[in-house]
Amino acid sequence: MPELPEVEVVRRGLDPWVRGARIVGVTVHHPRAIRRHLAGANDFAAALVGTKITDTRRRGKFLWFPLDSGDVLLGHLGMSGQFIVNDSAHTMNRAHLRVSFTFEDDTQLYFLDQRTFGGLWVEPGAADGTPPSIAHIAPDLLDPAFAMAPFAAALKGRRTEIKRALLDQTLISGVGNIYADEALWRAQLHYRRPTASIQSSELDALVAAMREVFAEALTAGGTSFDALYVNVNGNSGYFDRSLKAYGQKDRPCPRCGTPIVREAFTNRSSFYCPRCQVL
DNA sequence: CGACTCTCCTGGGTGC
DNA sequence: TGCACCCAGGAGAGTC
Repeated sequence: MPELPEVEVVRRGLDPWVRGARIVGVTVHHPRAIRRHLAGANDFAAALVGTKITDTRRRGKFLWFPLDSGDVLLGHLGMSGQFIVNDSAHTMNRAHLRVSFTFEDDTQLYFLDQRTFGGLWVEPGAADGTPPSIAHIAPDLLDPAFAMAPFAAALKGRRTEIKRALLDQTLISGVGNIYADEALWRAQLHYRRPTASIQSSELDALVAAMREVFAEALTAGGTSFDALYVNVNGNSGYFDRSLKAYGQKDRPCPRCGTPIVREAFTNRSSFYCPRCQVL
């Protein structure tokens, strides 16, 4: 379940393989993977073949690759998207293969996605560098453009609960269900706290907690790379080792020992400590 | 426009 | 063992 740290790990992993690479072949194996490319698979391939990838970029959970044609190749991993380069270890499950790319130097890049929530598409680049289809996505915490004041102001203007606000990618991007629960646990805030009631000191603590969680996940994900076999699959290894609240129902809170509670939340789950995170 | 719900998808897990 | 479910989740469409 890739969130910001996992997508950044994917970007870093892909960068040395794709930056400067010229695309000479594109095969779309499943049309749903390019459903956001409205002109269809033939147009998708035609827009890419012959172009050179000039950079690797990311905002929140969106990835994009500027092309020397002036277009950009955009991608989102959704729930289960992954990129594999060359598959030299032969671990790729071809049943989930959605799009294949061949580069001029014969490097193969595969996009796989079991649940097909993710996808790829091509669109014209924009002068300010942000592709039009993600212009509404707010800066994320790794972005130098992120600033506390506008985020705090945007949050204050909303009449909702803090976790809903954290998951709203137009307020702050890159935060998903897992890291929202983890950051709220660290900052000792209940996920249903009204945004209007959050004090500035609490917001500072929450942002610091999100930065910590992201930094730890990035470190964990960054160590899972192998220079010879790049499987940038969005699994940071962070889940198994470091989660304090998410998925920890009935396990003792690492801070106070009280069993972690799971509650239904917009057709998914929220995990929190009922003693440390009081409404 | 803001707040919120619904929908898309697959396979691992669970209960009978 | 087999089968019918349930569940996980991001983001955008749709509703009010």
